Amino acid sequence: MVLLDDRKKRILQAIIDDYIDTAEPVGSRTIARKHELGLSSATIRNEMADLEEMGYLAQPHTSAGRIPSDKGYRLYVDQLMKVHQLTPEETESIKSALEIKISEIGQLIRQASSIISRVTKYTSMAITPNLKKSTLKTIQVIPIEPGKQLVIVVTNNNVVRNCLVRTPVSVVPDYTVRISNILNEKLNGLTIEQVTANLINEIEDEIGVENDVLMPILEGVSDCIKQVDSPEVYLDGMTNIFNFPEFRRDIRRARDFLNILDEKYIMHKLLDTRKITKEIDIKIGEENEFEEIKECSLVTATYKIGDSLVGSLGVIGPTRMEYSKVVSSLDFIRKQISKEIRKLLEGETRK
Amino acid sequence: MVLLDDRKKRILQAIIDDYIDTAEPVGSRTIARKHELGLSSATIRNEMADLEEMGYLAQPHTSAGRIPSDKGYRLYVDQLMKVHQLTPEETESIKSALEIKISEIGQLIRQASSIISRVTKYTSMAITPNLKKSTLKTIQVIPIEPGKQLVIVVTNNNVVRNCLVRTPVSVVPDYTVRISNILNEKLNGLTIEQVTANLINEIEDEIGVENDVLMPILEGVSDCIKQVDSPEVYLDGMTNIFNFPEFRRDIRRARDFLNILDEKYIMHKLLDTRKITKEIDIKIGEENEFEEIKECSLVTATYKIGDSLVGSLGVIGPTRMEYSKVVSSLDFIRKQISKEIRKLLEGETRK
DNA sequence: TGTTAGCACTCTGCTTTATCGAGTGCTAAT
DNA sequence: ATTAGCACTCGATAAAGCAGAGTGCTAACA
Repeated sequence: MVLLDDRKKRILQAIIDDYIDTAEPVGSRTIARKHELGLSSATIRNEMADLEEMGYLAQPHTSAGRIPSDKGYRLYVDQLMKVHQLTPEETESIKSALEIKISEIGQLIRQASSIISRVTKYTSMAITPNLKKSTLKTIQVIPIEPGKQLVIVVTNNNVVRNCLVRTPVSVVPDYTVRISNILNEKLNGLTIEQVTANLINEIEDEIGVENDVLMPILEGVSDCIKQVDSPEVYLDGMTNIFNFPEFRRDIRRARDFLNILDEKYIMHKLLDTRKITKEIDIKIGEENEFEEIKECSLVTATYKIGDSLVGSLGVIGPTRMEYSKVVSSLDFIRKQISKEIRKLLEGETRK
Repeated sequence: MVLLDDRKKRILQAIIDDYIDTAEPVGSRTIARKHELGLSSATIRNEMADLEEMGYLAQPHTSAGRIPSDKGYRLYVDQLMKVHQLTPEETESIKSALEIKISEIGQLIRQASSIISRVTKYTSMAITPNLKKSTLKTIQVIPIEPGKQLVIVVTNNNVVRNCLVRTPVSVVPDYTVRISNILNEKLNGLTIEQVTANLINEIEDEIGVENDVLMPILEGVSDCIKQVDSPEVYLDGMTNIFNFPEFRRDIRRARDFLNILDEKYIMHKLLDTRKITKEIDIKIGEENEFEEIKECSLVTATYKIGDSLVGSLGVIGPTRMEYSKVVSSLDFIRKQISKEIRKLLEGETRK
């Protein structure tokens, strides 16, 4: 690949900056006027022709200005754009939003998603961390009333799930204590993924004399485990897309966009932490896997606590996105989330 | 008010039926052709002029057909429309959708919302029942690890909430049992709304020797109570509006519509069961409280179990709505929900 | 007296045509 | 290498023309 000389880069940067700002194809005159490059429009015109030939720009039609191509954006985010500084108000509002509700990890993430869409003005999405590697800390069966027991499971990251089960009426309270003890003994310290259906069956076989009591309780346990193991997706600011002319002009695009956000499994895939290797990952247009968002860009950030606890959140919008601002915001909130989760686990007193 | 003679009613019905179907202003010829009224278009034309003068119809402009006014729709839903029969497939799919996941009341409602939007093809919304009148059945404090206790609250409708709290490390497990007992003694049988901040404070004063332990736990309790007391709203099929030409033509309308769905407090108000007196309630266009949906209709159904447990769900869409089908669907699901919740409480074995 | 056929008139939506202007690419001069 | 100048392109917008659906009115009819 031919390298771009410095001047071409500066011009490309100016064009993209402008296009991100206006959503209109940008012409040579505009660049010559707005940005102080000390060049005439004719020179810029020539350079633009070059840049187009190299694939960084495209022309909607002859006699229109240029718009960046995906390749252009790629170069832009990799080398050209300048780092955006969040205002003190922005950092402050992010911080305080995350400090309020710290009783549960899911709430924290939901809150993070909400604040990120407010700060960036795009649509945000977040997924709760994958907890397959977390371990079981406490399992408890509590009698609620004759014939109803509450099964409670707590993991080492203090994620709590519960499940109400029915048992024969005859169960005496003491018995639940015994079962709790056995379950703790058997399962404590195991990771979520280690507790397979098989393992549950084994336990059932082993102590399965009074089967009609144990069975529903074990079912309750595996139900809780399943709950722990199903990450939740939060979405915010979906209607923000109506702020962008590219969506406003073309209702079909708006609809497709919103439809895809409705598809839970796609959201899961987009935020799948196994696929995101970098702390901040940017997917531009065609780089996206799903047809319906090939005219959008997706910026995702992963947060990480220790080795096992990783999750991600991101922003989706038109390829003409304020990458710079989005990246800074996500990076900041990423760190902030890690910090807050640590607090949550270590056990700071709540605010 | 002048009463409509039978023929006028039949014509009005035909017009509205047609308009609901096509979304196009309907002319006299169309009615004469499609519906077998044994009248010429000229006669119908005269009648239409009358109906317009009476306020049941409106004309977008001279030389266009007529469209129903809100008043027209009102008459239609009150007297004219014929009862819609759900197909066996529809009733079956509703039933089975509600039978699968019956471990928690919230899930049931969420599921109901989802299925109703699928059946009706409109946007659906549902709110979990108001639980102010439910009573506390069990309160339990479980030690998780030194310095961390789990507070669990269960109501008589088997709604479970929990909250993790930090306490000084020194707490011995036995102590949590003692506190659980005291809390049960004090709070058991009280309704959610009876447990005020004052009451909590009283308890704190009464047994508040080791304040630094008791306080966080009591806070946890009131946190749980607060959770029980905050109904959740579920939304589904938001993007269904893109199926309707009135929204597709006018992107602003689509945006306003979606924006309003984003406002949690408005959703709460729309579904507020105190305001909905009838089992099936229809609000047409201007009858709606909120400016932004004055061109929409809202059909809500309330479900009820015993005296205290009431909630509602509904459908929102263009005033040109298939009222007949929506009403039948909602009525059916309404009854189905009541039935399932009863099951849930009575304690049938799960499927 | 209620119904209907006929007709002139209205108004929208669509297509066609004309015009404007932003922006380009090329050439020739600096 | 840069730039001024110019002819050319093409979309966007406005104006004009046309077709069709629907109305209201009048007059004839049963």
